[in-house]
Amino acid sequence: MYTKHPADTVIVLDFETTGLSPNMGDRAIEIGAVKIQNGIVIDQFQQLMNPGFRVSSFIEGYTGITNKMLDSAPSCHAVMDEFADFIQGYNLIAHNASFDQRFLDAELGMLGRQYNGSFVCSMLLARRLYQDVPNHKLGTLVSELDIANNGTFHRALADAEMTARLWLRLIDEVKTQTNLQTVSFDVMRKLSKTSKASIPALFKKLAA
DNA sequence: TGCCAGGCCCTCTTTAGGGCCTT
Repeated sequence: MYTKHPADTVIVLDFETTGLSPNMGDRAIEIGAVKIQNGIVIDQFQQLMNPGFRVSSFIEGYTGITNKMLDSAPSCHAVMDEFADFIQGYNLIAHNASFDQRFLDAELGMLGRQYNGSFVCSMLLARRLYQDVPNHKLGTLVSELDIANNGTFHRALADAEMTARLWLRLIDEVKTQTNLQTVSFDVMRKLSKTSKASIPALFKKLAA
C-alpha cells in the first residue's frame, strides 16, 4: 500500500555498475542508499548484486568490487526488488542523477516495477551554488567543502553517505543565501533547473 | 571484430561542437 511519507524525508542513492550505459547492456553491481530526515540518517541500504556476467578489470580496479565478490552476491533481480520497496514513496537524490536514474529505471523496468519519487541532482545544484571550486566531481566537492568521509570512494554506500552530507550542505547554503528557515525538496529541485543567471532573482523571490 | 552513453551547459551558439560528470 502506498504510504505518504514526510516531504522532508529523502533517499540519497548511488549505483556501482559494469559501465556507463544500460542501453549498451551494462548492469548494476552495487546499490547504496541512505534515508535522511531532518538532516539525520535514519536508515540505510547496501547490497552487492550479481549481474550475470564478469565485470571488466577496469571496473574491478575502479570500484574495488571483484568478480569473486560478485560470485556469491544475490541477483540484480532479487536486490532491486527489495530496493524498490525501500525507496517507495520517497524523493530521491544522486550525484549526476541522470546516470543513477537511467540504471534505476533500467533495473526496475526489467522487474516490471516502478517508483513514485522525483530525482534531484546534487551535481547540478553544486554547479550553481559552488562556482569557484576546481570541478564538481563528488570527491572534489567533499575535499573542497571539508565534508566528513572515511576515505572510501567509488563504493555505493560510502558515495551515498558523502552525497547525503553534500545535500545537507547545499540546503544550508540556500538557507544562508535566502535567510529561509527551511528549504524544501521542491525548492531544491527548482533551483537545480534554474539557469545560473536567474538564481539571484529566484533567491530574492524566495527571501521575500 | 570493433564499435559503443546521455544530459547539462558554455560559447568563438541556436543550421554546432565539445567539456563535464557518472561507471
